[in-house]
Amino acid sequence: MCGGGISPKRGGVRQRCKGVPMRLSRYFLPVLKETPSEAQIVSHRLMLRAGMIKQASAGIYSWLPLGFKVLKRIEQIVHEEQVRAGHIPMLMPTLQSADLWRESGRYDDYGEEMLRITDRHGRDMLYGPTNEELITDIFRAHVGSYKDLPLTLYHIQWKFRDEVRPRFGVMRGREFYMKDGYNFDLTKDAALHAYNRHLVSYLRTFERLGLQAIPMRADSGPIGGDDTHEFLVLAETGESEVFYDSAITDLKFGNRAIDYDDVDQCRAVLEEFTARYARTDETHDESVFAEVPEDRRRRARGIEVGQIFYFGTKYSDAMGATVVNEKQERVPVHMGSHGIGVSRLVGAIIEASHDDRGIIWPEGVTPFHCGIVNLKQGDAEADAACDQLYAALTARGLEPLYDDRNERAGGKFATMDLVGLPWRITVGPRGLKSGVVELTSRRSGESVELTPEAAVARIAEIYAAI
RNA sequence: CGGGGCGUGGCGCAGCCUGGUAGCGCGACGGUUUUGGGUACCGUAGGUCGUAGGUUCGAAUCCUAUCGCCCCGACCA
Repeated sequence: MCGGGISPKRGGVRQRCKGVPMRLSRYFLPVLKETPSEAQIVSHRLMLRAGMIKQASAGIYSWLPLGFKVLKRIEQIVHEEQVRAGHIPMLMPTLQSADLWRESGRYDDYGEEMLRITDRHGRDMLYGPTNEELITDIFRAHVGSYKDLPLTLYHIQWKFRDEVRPRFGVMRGREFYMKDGYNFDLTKDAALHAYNRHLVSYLRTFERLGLQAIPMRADSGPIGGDDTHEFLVLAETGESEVFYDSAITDLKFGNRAIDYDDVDQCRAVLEEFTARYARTDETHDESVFAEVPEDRRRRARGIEVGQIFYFGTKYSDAMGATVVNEKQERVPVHMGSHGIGVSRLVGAIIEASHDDRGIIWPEGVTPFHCGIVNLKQGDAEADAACDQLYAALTARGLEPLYDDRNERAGGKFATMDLVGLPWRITVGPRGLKSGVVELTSRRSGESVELTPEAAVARIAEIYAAI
């Protein structure tokens, strides 16, 4: 939607891309009044009801326009923060040859979760669940010197894990969209800095997405590794049980200046955010947890939205990814990998931000910046005022969603609340008589009456600040 | 993969036990209503009842097989 533009700059939507506004009468937004019976958790129900996704088969979804827009917004933020941290975007394929996986030894280890396919020549292929093998193959083919390091490559691509039992909509699908990145470093110390740098960059990414994601010590699982943290969003429907010191939820990364090449600075941030007790059930230790003051001990559930690993030379040894160092010795590179579940984040954000009427999008990821509700479609003054608002917002680079359907006010409000745009401008003949429209916050429900010009200025101001 | 359940118009459901070729609500469409939080009324269209066999004069309904989907558990990001 922004032409795939990847820029580390922030500073508001104006620089990011031209607004793409929409009239609801011309959009494709198939909202449902009733909840489809297959959906159990709130994010899945709301995504179906708000016309964001349609299930294609178990754990596989089509992304309808509204859902697609949110997915792309999240992707864009992830890209921006990756590039800001000095990581380099690329794209690897979804289908991979089994040969590389035999080389790493994971073809047999991965088990039934790997979707295996045979092509017409009888070659064994697979739909990639992750990309360590591919990236290592690329690295060893093209990188031979320590002078080329450090290097961190990443991509955002669809992956597939053939879950026995997909559920919770996009939160645990079989096909999922994920950012995965891989760092290559000469030494363990350098690789650990890459680890720290990723942790910092993830903190910033999740905050921009409107989430509080807590880094927690985790089990390395089948990827294998020495060091790993998972980022968890607290939500009742989370799949993981988590234990933490409540002091950690007071920490905010904010908009602090950070030099991603500064080893000490990155380490300090990591230490700040991992000093408190925060672990998933996999690594939870009651005796250590007991040292946390009792009134700060929390036991909750969380949704995993990201994970970072340092795994040393596991793949470089197995696959011969080496460089020549200053002493002309051939040494295996130290690697790590890092993932953010982009499609899963759509569900996670809704789990963390909704009410009984629908979704409440954080400003950073909302599919449209604000809604315009025309209370009396066909009324010359109301129509004209809405058209002017629509044009004025668009001119400022904002994307309004204008409900210009010939519906009753109640229906329009209900749709807006369900879809969850953070701001709504309500326009009706009654207000226009005294020259005002109403600006309403979806989150707080509070309304203010303003002139149309002031409402536009206020919304522009809000988005310029994020 | 173990246990349970469900497939009937776009969505939510009834009908199945006690066979007689399909019904309700929402939505859609056309009207009337001009309505400031899913208004009311009138009307219209839309379904080979997941699929394939079988039993029967006759199957959404009974039997068999098969496919799909959901829930609990184990597993997993």
